[in-house]
Amino acid sequence: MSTSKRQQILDAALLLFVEQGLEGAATAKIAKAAGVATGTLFHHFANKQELISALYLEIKRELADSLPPLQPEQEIQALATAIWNKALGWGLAHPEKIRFLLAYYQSPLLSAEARKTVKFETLGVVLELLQMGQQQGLIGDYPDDLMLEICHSLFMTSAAYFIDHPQLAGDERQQRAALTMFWNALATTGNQL
Amino acid sequence: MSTSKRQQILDAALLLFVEQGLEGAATAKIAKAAGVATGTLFHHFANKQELISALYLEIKRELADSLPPLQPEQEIQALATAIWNKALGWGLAHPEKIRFLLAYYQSPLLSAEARKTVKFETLGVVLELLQMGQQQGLIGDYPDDLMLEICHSLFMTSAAYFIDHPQLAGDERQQRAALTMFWNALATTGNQL
Amino acid sequence: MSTSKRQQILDAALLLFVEQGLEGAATAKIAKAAGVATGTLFHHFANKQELISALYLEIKRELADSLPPLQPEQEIQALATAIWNKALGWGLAHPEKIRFLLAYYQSPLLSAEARKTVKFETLGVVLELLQMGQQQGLIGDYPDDLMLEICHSLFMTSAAYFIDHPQLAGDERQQRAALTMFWNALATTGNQL
Amino acid sequence: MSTSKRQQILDAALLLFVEQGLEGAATAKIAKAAGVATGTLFHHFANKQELISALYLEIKRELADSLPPLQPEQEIQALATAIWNKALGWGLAHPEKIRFLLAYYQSPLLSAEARKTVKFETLGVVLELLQMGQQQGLIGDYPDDLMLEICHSLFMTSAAYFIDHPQLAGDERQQRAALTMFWNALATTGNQL
DNA sequence: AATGAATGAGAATTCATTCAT
DNA sequence: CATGAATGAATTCTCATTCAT
Repeated sequence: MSTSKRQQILDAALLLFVEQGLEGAATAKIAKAAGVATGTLFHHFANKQELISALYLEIKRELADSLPPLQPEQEIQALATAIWNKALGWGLAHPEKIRFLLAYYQSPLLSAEARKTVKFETLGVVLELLQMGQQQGLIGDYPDDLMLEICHSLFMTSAAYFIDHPQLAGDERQQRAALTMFWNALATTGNQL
Repeated sequence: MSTSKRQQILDAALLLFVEQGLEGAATAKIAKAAGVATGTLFHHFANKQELISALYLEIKRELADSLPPLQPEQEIQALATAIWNKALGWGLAHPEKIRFLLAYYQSPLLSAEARKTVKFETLGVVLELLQMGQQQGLIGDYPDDLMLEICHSLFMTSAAYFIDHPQLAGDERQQRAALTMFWNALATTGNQL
Repeated sequence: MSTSKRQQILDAALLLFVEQGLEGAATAKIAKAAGVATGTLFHHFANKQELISALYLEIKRELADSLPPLQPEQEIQALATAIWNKALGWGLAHPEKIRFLLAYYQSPLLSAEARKTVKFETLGVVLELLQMGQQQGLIGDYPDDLMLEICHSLFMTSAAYFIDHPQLAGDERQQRAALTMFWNALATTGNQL
Repeated sequence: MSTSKRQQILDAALLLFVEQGLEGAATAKIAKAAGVATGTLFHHFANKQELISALYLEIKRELADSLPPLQPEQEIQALATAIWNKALGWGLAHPEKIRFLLAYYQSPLLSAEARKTVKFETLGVVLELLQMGQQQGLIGDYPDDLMLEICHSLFMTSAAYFIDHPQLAGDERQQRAALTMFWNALATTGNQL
């Protein structure tokens, strides 16, 4: 029961945060939407900030878990493609979660700690992949941090694009375009300026 | 006097929004910081949303104005480089403005209308450039909308990166890396997947 | 020009007061509706209360002026009928004015002074009539003040009734019913309890 | 506890509304006078309008409950007299309630719904009585709605009159005058115009 | 006389959080 | 664990009125 109520609250919170904003979604509304009493919310989460951070972490963990394990025998490009497709697939299956990440990654209400944890948890695999690629000369010799930020934002932007234009999500050409831009941004085969 | 008070309010609002968040910055605080009465804020902006949107538009307009005019006789790559550098230069000179754009592009407090206007106003030049590039076979044959979204996010991400790590802003290698990834993402010279 | 602006303000105020209430109609809205500047309203009326009282007085004076003069040679009942019909006719021709009187006769925003002045100004003729009628034994021997209050409220109620049901205003039977109840309430021919 | 706080709020609201007007009585003042926190007022009433309407309904219900049941074996005139006296007695015992009804029946702050409910609830008995009287030929053949409006306003006016002149409330002659005018207005024994 | 920007006290309402049951 | 009434500080916005032009 307890776990279920906790989860009901997280589910309701996600929807309300996306629809009405972090501050527009009052704890009382969330509790009501979750079908629990106001006080119950504060049994499971010390305060609203903790609810937000818990939700953020849950989502990022879910995204990380949806990615395929890194199989070192595969080619870098194939691995990158697989990760990209899995991630995008997960995003299209959970549009509210993408919207939530997009909208609140920058928010002052998300604790700096949660932001950090999140970045390395999800992007850990990606970083490994990029470093392998650099050793093989396939990925450009760019600073790690910058590459990670750019991976993150290219993914989020593409996911948001397909969520905003659902009719394009099945369009092979558009999907390939997004993946190509992502790969080319990182790969060494591009121009060196 | 009137224009000056309006501007004082916009200036104060920018700072407070970036420091304390859109909802953390109460209208009363903004007015006080601007050195005007609360009522004055509402004399110039019908409500907080309008203040936010007005600020958003002003900043985007400023960014658009900082870009060099499109000189068709120049090479695409040179033009793109020039635009990128000017834009990034403007961003580093106005870090709060970049932060504001970044943090609130997704906010439900930014009116959908403002978001629209903004996209076409700033990115107009960029779109022209990309289309010229496509005609010359230098820019990949990707959908306009997707390319624009990706330009937008690559620029914002890079700007935020250099703002967050000010010591890197003068680092030639890092600067080149950002520009290279941007150009390769769009150019045809990359891999075709 | 000056008189005209004053009148424009009174006209706009009447409409807004009736539509939005005495406090719902802000002076700024009234000024705007009247096509004058905010400050202008305060040139003509020292403050909002004075505007309200002035409007109240103007309307009551208009109503009083619409009544026929008392011709002593006529029968009481004919005189009463004539006054009732004139008054009701005026009311139906100026429904907003009736509504205004109805809604704000009780308001704490109407100065007690204005209320008093008004009562004696309009009802002066009626009082004379009633006293003549009492001397002739046609009007019941009731206290003056009570009779006046009841005349006032029967008239206002009837006027409001026909304004609320405009399709009944032309119905001879309904009109006669209202007048009959009014006359019987006051006349001696009724039952003595 | 909960019911008691709700009632404390209604009680305080009645007094303040009558003393200071509907808009003069701020919700904060009401809460303070009721000895509860501001938030508590809004816990029980969604907004000020609902508080006003709830108060209005409560009072009218109280008035309706104070009236004697209709005993069909009695004479119409005796029944009418009994109802009138009971109603007036209730009114004199609760002058603030009469003032409240009188002052705000027309207010745009009273929801149209509350106004409707109220009219049929209190006046239901009166309507029955009038219709019985008409069948017996004792009450004039007037339209129901008009009769009800007039009953309502004659009662309110009389009650207000005695409240405004407390020294007259015990005066037998004045009391009889009011009742007589009320009865004659409705009865068939008066003149037919 | 007329204007309308500026004022700032005050209004209604919200909301995270607590706590007695 | 769960409840939901109660809290009161904080927020957005309104509005009568003033005054320099």
